[in-house]
Amino acid sequence: MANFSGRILPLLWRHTQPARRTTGRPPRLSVDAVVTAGIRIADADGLEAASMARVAADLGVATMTLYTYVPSRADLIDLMVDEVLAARGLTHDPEADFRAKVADFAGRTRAMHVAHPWLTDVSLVRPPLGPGMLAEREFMIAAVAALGLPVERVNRAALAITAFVYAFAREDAEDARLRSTSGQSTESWWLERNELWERWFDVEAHPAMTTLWNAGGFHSAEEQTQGAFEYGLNLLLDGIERSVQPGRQAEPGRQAEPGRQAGPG
Amino acid sequence: MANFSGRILPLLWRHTQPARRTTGRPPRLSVDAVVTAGIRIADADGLEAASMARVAADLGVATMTLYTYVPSRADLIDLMVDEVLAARGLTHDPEADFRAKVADFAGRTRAMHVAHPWLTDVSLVRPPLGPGMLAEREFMIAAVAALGLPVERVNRAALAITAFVYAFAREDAEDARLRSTSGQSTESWWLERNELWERWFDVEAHPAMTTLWNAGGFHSAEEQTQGAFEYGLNLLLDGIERSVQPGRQAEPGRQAEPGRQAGPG
DNA sequence: ACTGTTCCCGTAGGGTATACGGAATCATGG
DNA sequence: CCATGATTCCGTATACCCTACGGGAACAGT
Repeated sequence: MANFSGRILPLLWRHTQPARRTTGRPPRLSVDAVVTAGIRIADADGLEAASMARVAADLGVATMTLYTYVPSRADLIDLMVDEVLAARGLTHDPEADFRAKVADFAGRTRAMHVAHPWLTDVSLVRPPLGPGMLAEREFMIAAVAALGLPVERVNRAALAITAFVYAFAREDAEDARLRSTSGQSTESWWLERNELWERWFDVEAHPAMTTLWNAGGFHSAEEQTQGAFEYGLNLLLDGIERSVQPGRQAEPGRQAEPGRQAGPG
Repeated sequence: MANFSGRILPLLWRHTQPARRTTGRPPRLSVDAVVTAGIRIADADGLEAASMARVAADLGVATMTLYTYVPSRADLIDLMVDEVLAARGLTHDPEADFRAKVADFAGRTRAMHVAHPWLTDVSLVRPPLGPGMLAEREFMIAAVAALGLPVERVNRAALAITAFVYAFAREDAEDARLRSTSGQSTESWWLERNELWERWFDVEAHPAMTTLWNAGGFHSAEEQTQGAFEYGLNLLLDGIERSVQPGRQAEPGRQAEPGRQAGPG
């Protein structure tokens, strides 16, 4: 109770409450304008660039004016997050099958992170409880529940998939951000650090890596990441589907191959 | 090449290079002392509290003195990260079975994050290339390779598991940090926001959530997270083990083309 | 005492969030 | 036209942050 202003929930759900006032001095801005400006600046120059001073300057008002629209910068960031979560446009399609729904979710979530890399700077442990956040939970729970999983496992499965998708989406976004911020690709970053292998890497202390290296098991960072994502996500989805179709047995050779991948395609 | 000082790799691997100089004024501190102080402060008050001024003050020297030991604050953070990665003490145990190794990795990684919650503020997309980071890669690759997975899938599987474990370890750490920082448990945070369900939640727009709720499918945040972690990790491990079941033999030394990329990423 | 080397650190500059209180601007009623 | 109430607008002040630069201090060896 200490810090909770109680003002953030009405702000998050402001679009379901068209209540307007007619008394007093009319506002020059709106909450939406402030949130949109914050997103625009954070997209361009990072979350820390979206300072109250910078947002206000972009909107042509003084810094303190923003505080009549949002209670604090932390609340503004919550509003920005829920805004882009909602902008994914996750909508339940009862016709689509399970894997198609998950692929849709993964593709939109990855695109969202790449478009708004500052999302990786925000913790979602206590997320903004707005329409965007709830739309995500509804979408994933509906997708899993439609499979007919036991009640106890529905939310487990939805959360496991969500966490996995977010982890790789954040990684991609971070990679894209570093590329544009530092002007250097991950590939050239590794090349620049070639000294690691030449001078510091101890072959005897790392036999498994050395063996895998000699066997050609390492590829570019991008391939590794994308491969791990498709591989792992397919394992999760296979396991979830299998637990609901006991008749179907596992086929060891069947792995993540084209046609079943869940990335944005 | 623009920004790379070339000084960070020698610092990361400083313990393999006991080279000492005897000329010039003897130092009052050491790189280890600076790194340790940084970790201590970040543990107590967060990563942003571990400023150059604060670390210097804790060590009883002027701020600028630190720059004799580390090139920049970003490099200091890299050193702090690799230090705690190494402190997990991941050691390869050929006797243990696959699931025991992964459980060991997960337990140590989670404990590390809870002890050093500031890790969640650090991106590991371009990680510190030091002993701690390499020990982790060696450990996971050794664990997966021992199963006898095809070369092409070893790193995929290792990375998928690592990403999944880190995602939940970060979540736990973030939760612990928020609890101690805000003095409020996640449970009471949710209770405080009960207005969401009473006033803003639209039942018709969220049928799947509503159904699951009425069926008793939601539990405390802690139970949900822990359940999702165990459930998802087991699906990953099941799938990996299953894909190798028939052959059941490890061949680490298989011949293949040499690695054609910069390094294990 | 001199030299080479290294460590130590003061200064200066351009950033950040927000509490507080007063000024400005509107609709309305008389 | 003026008074009133409600609301928006914003200037000020505070205490932090990182690090480039360059000069002074302290040591070993001769």
